[in-house]
Amino acid sequence: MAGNKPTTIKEIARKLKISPSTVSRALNDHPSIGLVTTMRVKKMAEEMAYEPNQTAIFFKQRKTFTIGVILPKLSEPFFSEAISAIETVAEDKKYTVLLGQSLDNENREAQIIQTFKKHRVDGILISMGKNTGDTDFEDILSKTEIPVVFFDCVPDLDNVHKVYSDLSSGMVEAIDAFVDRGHRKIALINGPEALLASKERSEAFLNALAKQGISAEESYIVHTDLTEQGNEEAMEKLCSLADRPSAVVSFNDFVTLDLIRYAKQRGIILNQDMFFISYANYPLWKYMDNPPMGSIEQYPDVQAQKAAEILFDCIDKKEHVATPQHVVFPSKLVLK
Amino acid sequence: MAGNKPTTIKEIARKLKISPSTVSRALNDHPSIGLVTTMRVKKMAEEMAYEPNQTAIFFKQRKTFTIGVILPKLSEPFFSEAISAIETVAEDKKYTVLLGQSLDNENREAQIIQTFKKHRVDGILISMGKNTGDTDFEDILSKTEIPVVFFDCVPDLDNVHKVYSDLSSGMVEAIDAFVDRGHRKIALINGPEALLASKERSEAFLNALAKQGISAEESYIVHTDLTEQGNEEAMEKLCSLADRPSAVVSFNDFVTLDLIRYAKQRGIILNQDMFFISYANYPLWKYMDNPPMGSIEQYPDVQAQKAAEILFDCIDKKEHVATPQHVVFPSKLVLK
DNA sequence: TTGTATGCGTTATCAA
DNA sequence: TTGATAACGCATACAA
Repeated sequence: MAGNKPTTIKEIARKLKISPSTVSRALNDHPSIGLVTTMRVKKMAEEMAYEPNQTAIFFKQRKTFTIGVILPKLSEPFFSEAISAIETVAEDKKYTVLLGQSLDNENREAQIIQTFKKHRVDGILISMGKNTGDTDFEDILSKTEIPVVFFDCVPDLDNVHKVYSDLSSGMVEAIDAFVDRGHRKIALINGPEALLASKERSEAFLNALAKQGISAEESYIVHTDLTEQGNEEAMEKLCSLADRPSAVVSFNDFVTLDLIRYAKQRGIILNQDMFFISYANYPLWKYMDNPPMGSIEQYPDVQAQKAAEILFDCIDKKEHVATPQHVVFPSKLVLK
Repeated sequence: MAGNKPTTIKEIARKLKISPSTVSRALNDHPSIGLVTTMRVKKMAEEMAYEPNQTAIFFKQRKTFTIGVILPKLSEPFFSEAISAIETVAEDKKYTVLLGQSLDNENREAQIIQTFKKHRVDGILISMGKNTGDTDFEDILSKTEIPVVFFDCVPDLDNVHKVYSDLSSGMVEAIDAFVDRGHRKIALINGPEALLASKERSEAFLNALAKQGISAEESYIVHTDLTEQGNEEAMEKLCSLADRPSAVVSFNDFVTLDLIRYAKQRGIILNQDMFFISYANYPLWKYMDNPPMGSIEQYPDVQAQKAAEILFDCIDKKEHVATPQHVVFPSKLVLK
């Protein structure tokens, strides 16, 4: 339970009756130090359970070997997949991840960034909260030298690194799949209007419909605040239309879960009266007896990994990251 | 994209033509510094976008305001719930979370602990990997002064702080529920034998059966390595028995998902030919048309939060943590 | 091959 | 009320 203060280089030096600098060099395999001394030092360090003090090393190297990761909510599958991938990349790079969840709260987000700055992280990965404006980061970014890479929920700015999913490719596949099966009355249950992700879905939806020569019905586009109640209300709106849609693209699988439940309550039979495709492709559908028609995979792990790699390229001052990197992964429809 | 090096106290001092110590004191609202000076300093600090250097502060305070959290895998719902709760507690305490995932690999686990030591975290929370022995941590713990709290997957040691779920209460409820519905042929699909969690399940299973006056059938206890294949093999064993069980308690919900799928393949009808209860109570069942009979909730968020609170009590040197804390949360059957 | 001296940013102690 | 100085642990330029 108890224990002693961490061993320092000085203590090792005193014990060995040599100078601290020799110990330091020996521990770092400096070529100028004799093999014998090096061995003696390493042995003693081992015995005394020496662990280098990273916070002290920072002074010299100007590096903490940490990156900060800011995510809206860790318990969401998308983000837990993402952080899992990021941590793996970081660990392989001998970096440690500092974690912060914004809970979609701008103040909390700003607070976390400040904390990360205090800790002098070598870089920051951010998936923006749903309420954060594009410009909220501009002064934060301009005043700092810390490399930042956005992913998934990214700002609509050109002068930043960002990695995100192209929602439109999956949307085209979804609409095509619906039309192939004879659907013409296709609706969109979108997220909050303020969200960039929602705007993109709207645009993609309209474009995909246009590509099929279907004119968009305004009442077929509804919004949800992503709460259970909001999801049900959105579904309610569609169901109470005189000309009810037969196919729905929804914001994500979680929304769809609620939609399906609500549909069942109203006596609407899934994959018969109404068909669903949503974004996310969470691994839960394969266990359901009657899953929705499909889901659009956005590859959180691939996105996150790529974002982490770009961040490390920034940290390592790789040539190509002098210009802002914009990496887009096409989303992909997976039929169930 | 670019930017300057972080502002230091010295720079503020130079600009204001006062001494660094005055700046330091002003920024920390030291009572001896005049109001005017304090205001001037704070204004300048603001202008120059000063952020205190935590790594430097560490020298004086012997604190990094960080805790390390080691989990097997972040993408597992149990652990993503846990880390979410931990991060929330930490953030409220003005602490930052350093993250490491062991991927159930002992070496990786040891590596992460070493890294955390280098970073001089103020405390460590661990949920042990499935392959880690109880004694593997003993020397690590004895050589350090860093407070450590185990949770969920904890070692069978008395002299450590630990928070875990009592599997037996939920098991008793499960067996009782089965027996109430007329089941006598009850099986257990357990995890790897080496796992403490498995031993506990075995014991709880046998005790709960005994409480109902049912003698345990040896062939009704099988093991899986928790892979999809292992799960199917375990189910296969039970299904090929002459006297097939009608009720199964399984290691966790993920295992049960595979069991149900396999059962369907073999033409076994869920909740008719065979009934399932497992541990975890993941939020996916409520969306299934035909969910298993029940699931045993283990409250990952509550466990994790309690573990975090104990850790902070240790860090704050609260009286009661002088003796090892063992907190047990009863698990609870939730019928579907 | 090894030792000495210095500085990283901050704060506590002592002095003014 | 403020300033000068030392110290935290380590790495390195310079000296020996």
